[in-house]
Amino acid sequence: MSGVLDRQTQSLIEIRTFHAFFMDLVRSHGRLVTGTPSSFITPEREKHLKTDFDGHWPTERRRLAEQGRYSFDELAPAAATLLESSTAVQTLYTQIYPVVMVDEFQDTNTNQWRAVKTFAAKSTVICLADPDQRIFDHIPGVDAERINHAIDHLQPTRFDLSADNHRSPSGGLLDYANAVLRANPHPAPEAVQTIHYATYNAPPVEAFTHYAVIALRQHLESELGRPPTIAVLARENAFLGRISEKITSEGSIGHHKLPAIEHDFVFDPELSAAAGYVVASILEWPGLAPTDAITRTLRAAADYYRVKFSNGTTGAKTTVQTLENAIAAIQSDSAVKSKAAKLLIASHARGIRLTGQPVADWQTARALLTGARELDEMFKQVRMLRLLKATDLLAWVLMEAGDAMSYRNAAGAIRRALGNESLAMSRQEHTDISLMSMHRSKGKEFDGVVIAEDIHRSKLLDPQWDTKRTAETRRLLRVAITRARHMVVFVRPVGAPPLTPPSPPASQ
DNA sequence: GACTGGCCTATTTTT
DNA sequence: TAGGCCAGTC
Repeated sequence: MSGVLDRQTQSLIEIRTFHAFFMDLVRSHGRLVTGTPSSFITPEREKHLKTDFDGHWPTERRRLAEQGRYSFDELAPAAATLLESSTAVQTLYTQIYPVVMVDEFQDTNTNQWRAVKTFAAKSTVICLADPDQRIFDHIPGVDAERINHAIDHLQPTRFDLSADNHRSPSGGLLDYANAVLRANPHPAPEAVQTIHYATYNAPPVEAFTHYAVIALRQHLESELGRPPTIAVLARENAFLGRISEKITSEGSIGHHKLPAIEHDFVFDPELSAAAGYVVASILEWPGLAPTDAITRTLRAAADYYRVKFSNGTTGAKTTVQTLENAIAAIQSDSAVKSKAAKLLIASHARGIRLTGQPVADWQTARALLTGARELDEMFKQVRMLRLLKATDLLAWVLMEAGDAMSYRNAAGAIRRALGNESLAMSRQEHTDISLMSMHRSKGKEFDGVVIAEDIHRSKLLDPQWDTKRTAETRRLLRVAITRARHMVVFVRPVGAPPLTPPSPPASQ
């Protein structure tokens, strides 16, 4: 904004997410609807409640909202209802905000749209929308028809800015991205390179991606005369997690030495955090009675599966039950069935030796997570935490928690540190190389982009997909390609279907 | 009824 | 590679 608007004008503009805006609105005026002051249920807390609730969760969530206890998904409907039903609130807010601009309007959900409509009654509403950037159709309430609804309802004056792209990528990237979107024949320009990797008896994708990042960084640095910014994009966070792990240490491919790459991994850290609490609980073992120690760790593990369940993994609910059963068995001194619990009990009996060196101790504690399905899984998740460049953070937090040799408050300290969003924020945008999902890359830009494709999952295209899925993926690919200012490198398995169809043979 | 191991398939994405 | 599902065991 600087350079375009002067300071005084800037101070008149508020930039907020729907969520932040709605939260303030509901906090201030929710009482008008419910009769009680509003309180908010954190996403993590909601996940726990959801797993332990046996009925239809959306109904329960709504019931809680009617009592003034709002979870994330209830904020928008509550705010919309407030704006619709209270003339006083509507008048107040349209006076405070005579002009409202909605960015990424194509991804506006039903309740957000309700709120926008009430603003439109008295304020000037400006919607910025690009139907080709619609990549959040999977979220309930986000609708491909939204833009048409808005046109019908608001009867807006329309401006076409498509020819007026300020940060148009160079080297024919935009044309190529559009060809990928529409599946038009189009030769890949110089600025788009593809590395094909063999899928058998060869280094894994992660290694080739490592190579691609190194090569791209070198190329762009000599081209631009400065260290470039690079994003590594893929469909799935889990795949990016594996890539992150790979490029954290040095490797090689053929005779190429691949130096370790300092990078940020931007992902949703809740599940890893939950696994981190399990490790922290193990650090607290010394100084606790055995029953207490094991119970705490199992409880943390059960919480991990609560988070996982509400992330959509159905099987996780039975695992929560298994772990809760183990806790009950331990407390009533009866036989423990769960293998994970048995292993933890055995580990505890053997004793854990901590040195007072936070990083080493963290690894020692983490190493106990092995041997049972549940433990192995959490071990993998904890790796992601370390990869968040959190090693220093963890060390620092544990230093504070431990008086020399014990970590009495490790769990609490880790929880505070990981739950602290400002820490999460400060970790971002620091390094030149970032890993993130293609969805998350939307709205960002980088000098170069590496787009990685896995074999079994995380595929970029598959001829077997139906037209809807293919169209969605092509929109996503267009977003990903246009994140690059200068160059895109694809890392794809041999035989992967081409992103643009071959050009028809030139007619004589 | 609760748990685990093994077989089989391959869609996740977020404020 | 990973996770879901099923069948067999305790």
